[in-house]
Amino acid sequence: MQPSVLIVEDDSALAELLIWHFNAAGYAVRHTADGSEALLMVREQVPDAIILDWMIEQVPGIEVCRQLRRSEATAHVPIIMLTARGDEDDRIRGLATGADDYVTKPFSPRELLARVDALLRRTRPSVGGATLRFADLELDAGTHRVRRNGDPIHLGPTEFRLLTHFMERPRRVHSREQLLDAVWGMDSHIDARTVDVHIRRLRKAVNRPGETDLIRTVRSAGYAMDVE
Amino acid sequence: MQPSVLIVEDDSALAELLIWHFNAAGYAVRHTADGSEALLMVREQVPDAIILDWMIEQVPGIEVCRQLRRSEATAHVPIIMLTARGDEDDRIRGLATGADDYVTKPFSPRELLARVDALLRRTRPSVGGATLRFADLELDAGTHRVRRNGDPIHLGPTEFRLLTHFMERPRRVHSREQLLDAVWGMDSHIDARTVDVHIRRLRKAVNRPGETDLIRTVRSAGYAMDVE
DNA sequence: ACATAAGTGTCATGTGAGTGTCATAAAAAA
DNA sequence: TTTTTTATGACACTCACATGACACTTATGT
Repeated sequence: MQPSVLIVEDDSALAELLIWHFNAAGYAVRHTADGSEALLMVREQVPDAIILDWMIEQVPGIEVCRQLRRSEATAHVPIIMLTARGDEDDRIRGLATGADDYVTKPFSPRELLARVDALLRRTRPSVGGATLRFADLELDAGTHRVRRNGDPIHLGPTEFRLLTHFMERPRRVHSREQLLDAVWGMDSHIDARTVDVHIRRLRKAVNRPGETDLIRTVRSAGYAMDVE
Repeated sequence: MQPSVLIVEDDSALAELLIWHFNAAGYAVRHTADGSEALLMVREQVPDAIILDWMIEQVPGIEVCRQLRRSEATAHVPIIMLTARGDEDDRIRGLATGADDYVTKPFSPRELLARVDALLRRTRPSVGGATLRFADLELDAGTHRVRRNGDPIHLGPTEFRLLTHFMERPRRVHSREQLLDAVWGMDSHIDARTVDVHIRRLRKAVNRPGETDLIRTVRSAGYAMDVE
């Protein structure tokens, strides 16, 4: 699945440079120069990472950062801030507020890319083609293969994305709405009950007879990948 | 719980400085100057983060990094590397190998601390989301799990919301009306006595026989989460 | 292009855990 | 004592989830 970044940068020359590089690296890129618009864009579709210039006009970067951390849905989105060289206090304040990393200007796009990759490898291992594991289940994002106890398991596309989402955030409960947003896409006008059906299909495929159910139903809350 | 770091640094003056600072910030610190010894120490006890000088004697930092990433148990331990200024290629190579972050020398201990904090905030609490605790009871909002003394407890949706409400405001007395508003919703046309029944169910689930009652009845006022 | 298979969304139905209310017992206050 | 408030068990009913079926769309191979 294609990773996505949101770039918040009011220097249009720099912005264009970054957009070009990230596009070339296979990212879905969105861009805005305005802090408050950035907040709207994030709410509309949560990106995998945010590149945030600390000195944008209007709303200061630190405020954007704080706002994002406040709401549950965006609290865990990785943020990389761009700061001026030497302003150490600013950087520390940023990291304390919830930014995950910073890069000081001037910097090379290559370096920024390496950092975003490093961050994504941590938060969304599947984009790096890593192998996700939970209990005796393993999912190879690179080869799109799933095994339980070594035995191969066949999944349809939706089931695969659903399972990937679960395994990237094991044990956490996901509401049907969250799953629809993450697995089907934000603008899907799909009935929430449809999730149930796919959960059933996923269960049927993953839990071969006699094995323990790896998907937990949490009544009136959603589903989670879990044991017991 | 006290977070732990392992510092791998062969400049003893710098090492001592860092040890002092991390200790002051409440970390459990271990230290070694040698790369291969570092690997042993990590295997012996996995730290929450590793500070790794890139230019240590014997085994180069990048090799240590690679080794750590290879084994399942240590693959996800955050690594921060210390590099010389300006060596951009090195940094990129480091991030690509699996380091999560770097700091260029010279740097201030304050800055390094801020980075470690940022990294830990991401890896450590996000494992379960916010966990509420009261006495020997713990409630994990992210996984919707409740335990007492480590033993799992099953609750229905209403009971879960009710307990969450109590644990977010421990020791405080809530009237039935307040509970109805907060847990059932403002416009619930529900009899106030019904709260009693749910309190009873919650007690039954939470207080396993022989344990102390964690819910206090305050006559003609309401209920509270409290001990004796 | 076509035929066939695979995958997807929606609905109807069944089932059981969860929920609200009441009657009565117990406890506390007056 | 009487009065007031809470505890408890029982019971009916609801509602959320599980499941199988079906129509429809989308891939895949020829």
